[in-house]
Amino acid sequence: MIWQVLAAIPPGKVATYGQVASLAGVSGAARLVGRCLSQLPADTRLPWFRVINASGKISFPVGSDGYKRQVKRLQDEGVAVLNGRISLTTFRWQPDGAC
DNA sequence: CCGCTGACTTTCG
DNA sequence: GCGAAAGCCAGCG
Repeated sequence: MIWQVLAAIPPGKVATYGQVASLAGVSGAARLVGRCLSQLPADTRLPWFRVINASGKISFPVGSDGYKRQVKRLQDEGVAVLNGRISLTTFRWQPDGAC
C-alpha cells in the first residue's frame, strides 16, 4: 500500500508521512510509513524522496548521506530545498479534488 | 509477554 | 518556534 501511494505522488510535489499514511489507509501510522521507507532498497524506483515530515523538512540529519541523496533527487524533480526545508514554492501533494 | 526504539504527527504550554 | 507527552505500527531482545 505504502509503495502504491509513493508511486501515486506526482513529480515536483511532496507529501508528508501523515498524508501517505492516511492515503495508505493507516491514518495516524506515520511511523509505519517511515519504517517502511527505511526498509526500501537503495536501488528502488519508488520516489521515497518525495516524502517529508510535517515540518516540511527532510527526516534525515542535515549533511547526512541519505539527506544529500534525497535533496539531489528532489532538486532533480524540480523541488527547491532551502535551509534544509522544502521551499514554499513547492506545493504539497494533495488528493485530486482537494483544494 | 513486556519494553525499547524508530525516515512521524498533533496538541498544549 | 520549541520542548514535552500521547498516539500510532512493526521489529527485536
